[in-house]
Parts: sequence; C-alpha cells; structure tokens
Amino acid sequence: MNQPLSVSQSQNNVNQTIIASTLNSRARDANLTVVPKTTCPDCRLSDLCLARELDAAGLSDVGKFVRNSKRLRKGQHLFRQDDEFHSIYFIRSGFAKSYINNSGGDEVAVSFFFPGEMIGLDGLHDGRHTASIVALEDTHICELPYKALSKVMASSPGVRERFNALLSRQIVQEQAMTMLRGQKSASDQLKAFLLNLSERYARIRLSPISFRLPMTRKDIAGCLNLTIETVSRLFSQFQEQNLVEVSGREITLTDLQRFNS
Amino acid sequence: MNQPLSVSQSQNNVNQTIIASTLNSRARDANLTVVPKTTCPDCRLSDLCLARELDAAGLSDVGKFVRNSKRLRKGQHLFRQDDEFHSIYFIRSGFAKSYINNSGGDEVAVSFFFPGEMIGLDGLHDGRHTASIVALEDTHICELPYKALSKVMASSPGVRERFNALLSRQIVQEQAMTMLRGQKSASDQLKAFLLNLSERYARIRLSPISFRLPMTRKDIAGCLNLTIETVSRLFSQFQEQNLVEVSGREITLTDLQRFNS
DNA sequence: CGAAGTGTTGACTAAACTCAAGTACTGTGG
DNA sequence: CCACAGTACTTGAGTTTAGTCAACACTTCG
Repeated sequence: MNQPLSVSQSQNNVNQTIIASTLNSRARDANLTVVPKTTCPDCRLSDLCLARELDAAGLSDVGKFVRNSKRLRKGQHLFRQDDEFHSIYFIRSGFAKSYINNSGGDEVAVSFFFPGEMIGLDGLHDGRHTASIVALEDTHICELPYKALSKVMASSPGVRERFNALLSRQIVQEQAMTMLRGQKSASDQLKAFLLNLSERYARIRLSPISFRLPMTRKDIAGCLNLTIETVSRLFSQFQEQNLVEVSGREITLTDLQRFNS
Repeated sequence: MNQPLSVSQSQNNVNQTIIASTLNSRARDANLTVVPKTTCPDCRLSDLCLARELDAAGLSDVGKFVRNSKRLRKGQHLFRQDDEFHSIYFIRSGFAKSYINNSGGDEVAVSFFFPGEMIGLDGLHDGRHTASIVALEDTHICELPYKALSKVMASSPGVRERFNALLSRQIVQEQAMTMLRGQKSASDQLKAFLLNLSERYARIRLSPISFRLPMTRKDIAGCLNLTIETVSRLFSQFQEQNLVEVSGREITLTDLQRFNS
C-alpha cells in the first residue's frame, strides 16, 4: 500500500489540471493557468514546501527524492493513529482532515489540511502518529521519506532552516486553531473558523471571499466541538443577517468587514 | 532587560534546592536529593532539554552556551506576543503560562509550562512570538540563543535530531491540549486537564496523585474555555463524589481508576 | 429508483453562563 | 504579629445558550 511511485515528468503532466478542477470552480482565475508539467521546480506550491531548498541543495533531480503523486480517493486514509512514522507529506491538491479518537472511541479533535500544507510531523516525537489522516476528496500527496530528508539536512543549512520553519509554522497553525476554538460563543467560533479557511484559500491564491467548504457540517462541528444542528442553524442565521451566502458547500463571505469585527 | 547572565558554577549552586522547594512539598521525595551544583551535566532535567546532546557535540563548556538562571518573579513576562524571536527557553524550575489576546483584547488561549518544557518555538516561523509567556510563580529559565544553536546543529546530528524531536513533542503536546478541550462536557474536560497535569508531574518525577495546582481557577477556566464559577463547582462536585480532595491549590486524585474512565 | 448520507428546522431540555453575595486566602505596611 | 486591602475562591438563583430528539428535504450514488 505504500510502494514508491516513479516520478518521471511524463507521468505527472495532469497534476496542475487536477488542482484547478478540484478546487472551487468560481475561483479558477488567471493565477491558475494550467502548466502541463509539474515536477517540483514547476509546482505552483513549491514555495510552501521543501522543494526549493532541496533543489538549491544541489539534488540533481528532486523528483528522485520527493515521491510525488501519491493519490488518495475520498475517504481513504494516508495513515492512522499509532501507525509507524517514516515520512512527512505535503498536499499537492485536494483536502484532508486529521482526527484523534479518545480512549472511549469518540472523535474528539479534528483539523484540516490545505494544498501546500505539511502532514505527519506528529510522528517524529516517538515514531508513531498521534492522529489519523483521511482525504476529504480525491487528493494528491507528495511524500518525503524522513531518513533521506534527515541526510540532506546534514549538509544543507537551507533545507534545515526551512524544515524548522515549517515545524514552527505547524505550531503556529495549531495555536490559531486553539484560538478560534477559544471564542466564547458558537457564533464567534464559526466566524473565526470561516475566516481561517478564507486566509488559507488566499495563501494558495484562490478567492478568500467565495469558496467551497471541503468538509461536511459534521466535520466543522467536530472541529469546533459543536453539534451539526448548531452549525447548520448558525449558517442560516449568518445568511439572514446578510453576512454570507450559503448554498450547500459553496459559501460567499458577502460582508468581510462586518464578519471580521 | 535581556542581558546575558554569566554562568560560572559557583553562581548556580542553589538551583536544585529551588526546584525542590518550589514544587509541591508533599512530593519532595527520594528522587529529589539536593545536588549542590547544577551545571547542565548535573541538571536533573537535562534529559528533557538539549543539554546532553550539546555536551556530546563536544562543547567544552555547555554553560558558556546555555544561559541558565534567567530568573522571573511571579507575574513577570519572559516575552510578549509580537516580540522578536531570538532564543528558545527551557524551564528549570517553577511554572509559566502562555496566553494569546484576540483582536478584541480578550485572553482566548492559555497553556501551561512545566519544568523541563520548552518555550518559544512559535517565534521561529516568522521571527515574532505569537503568544505571551508569564511566570506563575518564581521561575528559573535556561536560554539558548537560536543563532548559536543553529550553528551547533550544522555540525551535530545528535543536537539536530534532538531539536526536531522536541519540536515534534511540542506539536504532540498541543494536540493533547486540543484533545482535552474537545471533551463534550465541562466535567470531562476538567478531568482530562487534571490527568494531563498528573502526567506532567510524573515526568519530572513528582507525585502524579497529590500535587499543587500552579495556576488559578481563572487560568484553568481560560484554558478550558469555561468560567471560574463552573470550574469551582466542578471541583466541589468531584470532592462530593470522592474523586479528589481539594484544598485551595492542593489536590489529591484519590481514585485515579474511576477518574480515568 | 431506493438507500444512505447530508443538511435544515422545530420544540423541548440540559448545561453552562451571568449576576450577586459572601468567605477565604495573600501579601503589605504599621 | 496583626490589621487591612485586594485577590482568589465558593455558592446560590435565574437566564441564556447550545444540545437532544425528531421530522423532513435534498444529494449522491449504486
């Protein structure tokens, strides 16, 4: 289930198209012109991962190092809680969520991963992953075997610095989630949640105003420690207040000013 | 306010005593025999920080590298949100909390730091700290300037690996906090919170059953997104159910079995 | 087409919050 | 050492919020 995929350029010439079609159709704009080949140097998201630094480190072909194009169908797991750690991953296209089951078996914590975001560092600490990762839709993932990465870091300060910065970014992202969950009312929590999604869409140069929610109401509720009914009612309420327009998973933040305050 | 402290051994011969007296008096047991000198190689907590690896990396005197004995009085800040990042820190004795203010100025997220735990990595990402750190009581802190550390990591795989593991531990610790905040009832949240403290006391070889809460009810409430009244009522309720004995900040988990389930 | 999953809405209930009063610590100056 | 002030903590009564249970509509998919 984990065999390395060969990554000659010819095999990957559809990835960019996949990014464009997977994401919110409304936001398919000038920034998303389709580039036929997506080796690391070409990847639209390479400034978000380690590819540039690996390239600068003089790896003749980064493609030999990064196993890209691991593909997950909707609902498939990348790994599960307690699985052995051996790689870190970057989402190339699609979306994933993480979740943790407590001792009683309930899903108690959930967070989401966007294109360009890193997954798997929780396993570095003691060699086992503390959360499970599942694809919310068809998702392409790049895999960096940690042992090999570690070897490169020995000689490349650039890769090392970048890796540390990514680890720190992860900590900051976790803090941001903690912050939005810390809002006192469910309404403020959901607003903060939507603004967080908005920012992350902006980072991958998609519309921060009008986008598709990659997750179900249940996932949102799980993330914010609310019930699906409450989330649903809040969406309806925001719509009545002309703060947003919602239609299923499609959402438009019509009054970002008022939404933010 | 941030001048490096000189760290000759003679200046530090009281640290171990401070650890013993600062922590819960009931737990001052055989593991806490007082060692007069506490350079890094002697420090009871050195297996929790980077000292051993720095030592193994051949630094003739780790003391020249680690600026230990930075001292904070109760209520003093180590750094504040948006301050520039230049060092990472380890708590040698005492306790600290972090907090973040949202745009409205409310304290929305709080977490706590025990002896041996690392502080400050949130700043690595973009050079500024995202949270403020304040001492909950008189606290001793070791400081590792990041630039110097980075230089050592270039040549020492041991330090590098250890540093990455510590970063990962931080992520796992954040996940653990997220998990306990994700419990559905306030009661379960507080139980999980107390168990988390218990585990952390165990890690520094103090009693996981009977200990002193380093933080106020307000801090606990802030951490769990509850009100002080709710926290107070829950403590009373646990006591009625003979789950714990509470007297102010002193707490004993009388029935760990039943508490855990 | 039917089934399963996803989302909305309503009526009622339970949990936690707010406001308020009072008690118990903690630390400081006399 | 005590008195005092300020903070921390507890407890109660009433209110608000979000949860529960239930019915139903809409989608997706085999």
